Amino acid sequence: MATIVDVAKRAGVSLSTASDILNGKLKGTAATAGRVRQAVLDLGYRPNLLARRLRTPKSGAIGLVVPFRRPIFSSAVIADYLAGIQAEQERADLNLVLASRRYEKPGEIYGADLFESRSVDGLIVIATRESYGRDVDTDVRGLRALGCPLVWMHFFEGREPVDRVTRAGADAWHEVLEHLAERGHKRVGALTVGIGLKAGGRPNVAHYAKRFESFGMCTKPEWLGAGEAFDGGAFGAAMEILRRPADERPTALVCEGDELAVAALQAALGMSIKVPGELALASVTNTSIGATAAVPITTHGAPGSMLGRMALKRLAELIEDPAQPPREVAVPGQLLVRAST
Amino acid sequence: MATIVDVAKRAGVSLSTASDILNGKLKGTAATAGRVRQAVLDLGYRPNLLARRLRTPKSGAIGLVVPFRRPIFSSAVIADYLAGIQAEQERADLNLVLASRRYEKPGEIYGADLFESRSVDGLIVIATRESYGRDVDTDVRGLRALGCPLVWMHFFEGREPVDRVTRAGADAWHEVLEHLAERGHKRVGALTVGIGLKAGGRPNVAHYAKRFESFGMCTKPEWLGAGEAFDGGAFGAAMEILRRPADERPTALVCEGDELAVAALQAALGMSIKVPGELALASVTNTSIGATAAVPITTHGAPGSMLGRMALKRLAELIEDPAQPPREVAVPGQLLVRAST
DNA sequence: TTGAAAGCGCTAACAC
DNA sequence: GTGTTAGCGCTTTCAA
Repeated sequence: MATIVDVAKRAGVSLSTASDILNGKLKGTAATAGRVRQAVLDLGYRPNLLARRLRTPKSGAIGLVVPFRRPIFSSAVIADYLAGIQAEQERADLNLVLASRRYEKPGEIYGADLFESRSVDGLIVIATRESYGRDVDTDVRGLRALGCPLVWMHFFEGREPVDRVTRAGADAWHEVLEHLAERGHKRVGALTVGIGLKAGGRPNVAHYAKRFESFGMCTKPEWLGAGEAFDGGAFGAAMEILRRPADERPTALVCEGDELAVAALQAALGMSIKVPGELALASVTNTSIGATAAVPITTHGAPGSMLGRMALKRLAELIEDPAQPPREVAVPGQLLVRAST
Repeated sequence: MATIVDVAKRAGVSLSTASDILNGKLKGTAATAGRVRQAVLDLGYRPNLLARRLRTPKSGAIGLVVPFRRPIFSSAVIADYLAGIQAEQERADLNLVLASRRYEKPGEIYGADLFESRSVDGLIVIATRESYGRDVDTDVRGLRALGCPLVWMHFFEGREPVDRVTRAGADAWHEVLEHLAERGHKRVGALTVGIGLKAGGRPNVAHYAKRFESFGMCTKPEWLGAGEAFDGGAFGAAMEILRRPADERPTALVCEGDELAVAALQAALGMSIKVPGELALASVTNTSIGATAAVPITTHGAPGSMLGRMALKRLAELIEDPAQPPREVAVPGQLLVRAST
């Protein structure tokens, strides 16, 4: 394989001239620059990034830690983030290294091995509810002690300050409910994944009733369901809610995310319940699959891919200047009214 | 950051001794070995993989190219492969680098940049029908010319010999149909993603009729549907098939993969059609989501995660010894009878 | 077993 | 603008 020495030799210039010209530090005369570039072409020279990075100690890659016990890639939410990360990564010319480990042994810190071995310059951790109960503060502190630039996404229940990317505003529920109220809905149910719910537990009616009250809406225990999209749980929960006669079921269902809304949509369509005619469906957290559903879902907030982009952007900043204090990047979003309401 | 020089100094041994002991090339006396290991602990030394790999020119990473226009990660099939790749990667202690590029510009070869810049030692390409129409032979030849170890997965329509991982036997259809025949089914429909179907085109009835015939089964144009799982197309197609009265619809539906079968299942359940009582559902290609469906799906073949494992294993072999002639690794599988039939 | 020294391919000083 | 030289941190001869 050709090295930069070969290129320099062939172009009849010195090593450093070739290097500088190829890295844009030197324009050279049109003639020499041309000769160098021609030599690159002739020899099929490609810089050895390993060597380059040994010298300028950056790996040019960022690590991705996704603590997921089931296949990482089967969640639409994560898929959205990744799509954004990938898009931005392409722009920033950074490689993406997937953590292979689970970091579940005692004392193991998310992604620390990747950073310590200089395989990556920084980390994005996309924590899911699989990390529920983990002492993530230890991870954050451990990574900071190593000087590892870190951006945290999604689920975070620690106390340690850390760079995060979130959706702006805590009022997604507010805006969605307001929208449903405007559409005249009074009887509203909800579908949630039920983080923190005890196994087989039910959503807290009082909690929802209170939320709905100020919009002149009511709910009932049997209008509240919990389940995951990936294993059909949410679909079943929606069936439970909807299988009552029309006058005993809600006229609108607020779902924690588009995945759940799509599950509810399929349940409704299957039972020949018209959406939005007989049932309005809204999601509180935007995911790309809501847009391509049989009936596009009204949802709220910036797309997940945007959060992914911002995360990578912020990480690039931190790699550039690691001294910055932790900051939360809140990505603004808004109500997206679509056909389902 | 501590280097191996620091470790050697602290342990009071020479550089090469430290290196050899840490790499297991030298056992040393128990005392020296212990001092070296203690020094590593004291200093928190971690080898700089960049430097190591500059010397022993292996990156220790493999590249993953997934030519997917929509988010890579939204396919259950791909998710399965990746789960297997990840599992094996963990064992093999290889990093996984995700290709950031799309390789869609003319002349671009899948993953070539990653290999040429020594970012990875080899490539796994998971081609999907998004690469339909691409001249993949050019990719295969180009990569071979570079000496890049390559394992191809999933969709391949080239002529060039290449290392591949596939499911063994072309008789998944045969075994599934045989099973349905044993169960007494005569009227059978099918659900396909319709690769190569013209937009809006319909599956070829004659094709299916011929296949079914030898098992004493019949089909009809209106029992055949095509659509994707991710955008609800398959769900809609299943609804179309199933909304007829019981005596005008098939008693069994063979689906191209578990994703489609799950879509059909949801359609059926939604219409209060009992599975398997009134409708048997079988898939021809095993995907993990079939096992966790509301009614677990009868399916065929090795799990996708197994294919992923084998791909990484084979790639590791090729990296070890790149001179081997291309070989197809066919992973044996069998009929998995579950509740849906 | 150990130590000294070479060099992987590159970039960055610092002379010319 | 150009050429020379010194390393980045590691592994690997090769001689002691």
